[in-house]
Amino acid sequence: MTPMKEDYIKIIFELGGTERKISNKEIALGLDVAAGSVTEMITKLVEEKLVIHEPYAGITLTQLGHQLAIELVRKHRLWETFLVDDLKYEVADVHSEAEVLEHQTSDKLADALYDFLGKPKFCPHGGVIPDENGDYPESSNIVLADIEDGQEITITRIIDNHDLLTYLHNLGVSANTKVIVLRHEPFEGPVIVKRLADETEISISFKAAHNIFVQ
Amino acid sequence: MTPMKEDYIKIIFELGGTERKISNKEIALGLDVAAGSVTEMITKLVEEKLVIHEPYAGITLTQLGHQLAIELVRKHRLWETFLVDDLKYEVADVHSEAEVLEHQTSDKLADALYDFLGKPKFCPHGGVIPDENGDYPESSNIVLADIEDGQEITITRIIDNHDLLTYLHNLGVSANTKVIVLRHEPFEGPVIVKRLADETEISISFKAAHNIFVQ
DNA sequence: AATTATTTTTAGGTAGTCCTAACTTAAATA
DNA sequence: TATTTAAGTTAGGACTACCTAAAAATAATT
Ligand SMILES: [Mn+2]
Ligand SMILES: [Mn+2]
Ligand SMILES: [Mn+2]
Ligand SMILES: [Mn+2]
Repeated sequence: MTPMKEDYIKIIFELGGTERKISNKEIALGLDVAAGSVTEMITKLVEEKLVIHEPYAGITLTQLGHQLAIELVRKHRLWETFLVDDLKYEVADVHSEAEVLEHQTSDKLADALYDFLGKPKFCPHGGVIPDENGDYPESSNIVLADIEDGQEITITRIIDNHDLLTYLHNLGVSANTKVIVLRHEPFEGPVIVKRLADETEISISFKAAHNIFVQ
Repeated sequence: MTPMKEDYIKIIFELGGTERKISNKEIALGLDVAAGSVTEMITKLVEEKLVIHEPYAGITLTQLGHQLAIELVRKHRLWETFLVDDLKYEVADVHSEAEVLEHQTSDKLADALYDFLGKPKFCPHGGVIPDENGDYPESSNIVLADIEDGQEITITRIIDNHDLLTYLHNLGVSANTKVIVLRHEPFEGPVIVKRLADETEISISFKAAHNIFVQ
């Protein structure tokens, strides 16, 4: 196993590769590599029984691949939690550090971190952290953009992207923020919400509202 | 820069490559690679102005190489400190984790760790941790084996080797332990010391006594 | 249905790090 | 000094993960 192979497995998982076929192109875009490189790597991952590949149709994770992905996501999110909770990082800055540390994290180290952090359930942007056994509850995949006007909801998770997190940080929006959806402006305009804590109205771009998960 | 290049620089430093010429063989033994691989890598490090190589004579670090080595040692020892102080690792078990984490540690992360740990001066086996500027005090290089009988000394540092640290842990000897040297047995026999804390006599092998630094 | 566009695969190369085996240089011994 | 042994370098090759460009397959459009 190598860091790059692990990142391939992880992105297939994050793109939904346990339930649907992921295309070569999605992986190439996600990892910023050439399509030919994806085909080549997928061939190796097939040999290692981590993915199933139907040529020209798509790629899915095997049980083994799924398990590996869960372990990686766990390590990634444990590091993010440590960086924010203990090292005073900004939420927007932790992803890139975690992206490399995750590959150098033994199971023993992950478990020790998990205990040290107090067995956290969520990473700083709301992602679920699997437990020692890789078990994790399903998290909401309802997106802010799809909530009807007037509904009161809690933001549970934000897609882990630096620019997005910085944008939302500046708006004062993060995981656990409670808001009422006031209206959706037309032509892919922003979603206007009111933060319950201080009654402030906030305008969240159409694109951002598709990357914010709510309950 | 790659992890392997960094490990080459680090071992040259640890072997004393700022003051004397290090041989190809020492590096090959230290990193467990073939002599030919060392020559090849050294050629690249010369191009990058990290080392100076006199063919058949030896290898030394440049100023730049020295600086890089210090940064690596600092990151390595900060991780070791974190693992022991916060994650409850055994001293003997931290080296291998630190050996890989050090290469994935940004300067920002190192500084954040340093602050979190309370600006520690020593790693768990007594190595000096350079500060934010790479400054560090000279540490003793007097070895237990060379202390005369009757002298009272403090163990300051132990060479970072798993087997050695385990051996000494079982004997109840670690950095900061104070002892009186009682005698040196002949024919490369053990050094017999008395631990001041509990008046226990301890027999430390000839080889181990050459890997324990004292003040 | 034919054409065009997109996606995927295949083929051929590069760069980094390692290896073994052969050769060269230096050091030790006789 | 001659010979042997040890250490270091060079040569040739393997393996991984990437690339670009060409070819093949599939999907979309006219
Ligand atoms: Mn992340
Ligand atoms: Mn990663
Ligand atoms: Mn160490
Ligand atoms: Mn290392």
